[in-house]
Amino acid sequence: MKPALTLNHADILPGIIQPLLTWYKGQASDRQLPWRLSPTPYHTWLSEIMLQQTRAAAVIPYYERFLAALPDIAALAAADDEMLMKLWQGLGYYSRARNLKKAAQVIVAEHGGRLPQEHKALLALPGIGRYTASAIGSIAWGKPWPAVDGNVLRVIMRVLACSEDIMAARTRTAVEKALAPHYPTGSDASALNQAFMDLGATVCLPHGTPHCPACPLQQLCLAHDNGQEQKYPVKAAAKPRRQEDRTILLLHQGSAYALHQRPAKGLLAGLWEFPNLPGRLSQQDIEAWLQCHGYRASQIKPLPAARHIFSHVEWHLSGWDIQLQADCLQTAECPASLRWASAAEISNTYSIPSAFTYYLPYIK
DNA sequence: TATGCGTGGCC
DNA sequence: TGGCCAAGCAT
Repeated sequence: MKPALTLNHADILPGIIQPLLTWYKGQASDRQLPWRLSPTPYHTWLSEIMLQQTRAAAVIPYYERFLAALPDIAALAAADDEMLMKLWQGLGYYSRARNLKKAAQVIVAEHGGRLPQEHKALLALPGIGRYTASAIGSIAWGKPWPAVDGNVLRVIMRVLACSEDIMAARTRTAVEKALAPHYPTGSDASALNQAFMDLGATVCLPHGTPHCPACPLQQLCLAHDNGQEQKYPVKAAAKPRRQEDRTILLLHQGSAYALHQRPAKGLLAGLWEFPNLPGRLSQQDIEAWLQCHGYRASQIKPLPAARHIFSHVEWHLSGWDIQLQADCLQTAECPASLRWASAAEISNTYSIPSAFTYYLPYIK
């Protein structure tokens, strides 16, 4: 195990606090974000969970719709699972939604229905890690806790011209430790954490050229001194994605289409999908599969290929539209896990992940 | 510590 | 087009 990391030039950090706060309180807080309108603990919590690895622009409509359906923690704790996943459909990282409900139940059962204000108690809730606990604490109650996310790491690594790998846990720990002694309390704690976010999102950009002339830290940024903003942050290369072929089946009798619920654990856990098989199946393969399951098709048509990229897997999709003969379902050995749904039910009730939406236009 | 876990935007 | 990236967490 490597020893704890000490950041070089950390003496620069106390000097970045005031410029950031001044910048945030000025024109910087122009960003109209709905969770900033009424930053109750619940609103802050929900927004921070949705914002994990997700851009603010993508979150906004989900946030509005979620709060309209589940306006408080009690409602969330009692939410119907199917509705919960439907509210999250398309946002990704679906365990966030499940953990949100689990945490709400703990909050109701053990904390009197209110989010706990201690860092440790927040951390104990499912889905809340160090970043999120600190973000909630600072924004909701003015706790002096640095919320170190990708934005903060990028800004700090550039200001310090530091080449440590930001994917390494000890780098984040070192940044937290270096910032914590200088953190203000009250509304400035909230403002400072959000200032880092805004600076990272609008000025100290991760790709392309950062907008250094607009940066309140330009004068004291060591990377900028050397014209080397692009060199930072240093980040370990990601592992190449696993490549998989899958064949999607639009299996239907008239307008009733087969849906299958994915396993409770793993990729897209518990969400609904069109039946699909590993590999790139030919029409002969499809016919054999149908016969094996007792289905009789009246028509089999190929559908266009598609590709879907997850963070760690890449699916190369092919598809078939399979019209079953009338009364076929009475005699077929339908897998018990299949549901038969109309286009309206598919769009209104079932949570279908984006990986399958390429084939939705072929549903009639 | 390394890996699994989504999606869409940007260059 | 392909690769990188975003307000991370759980195990």
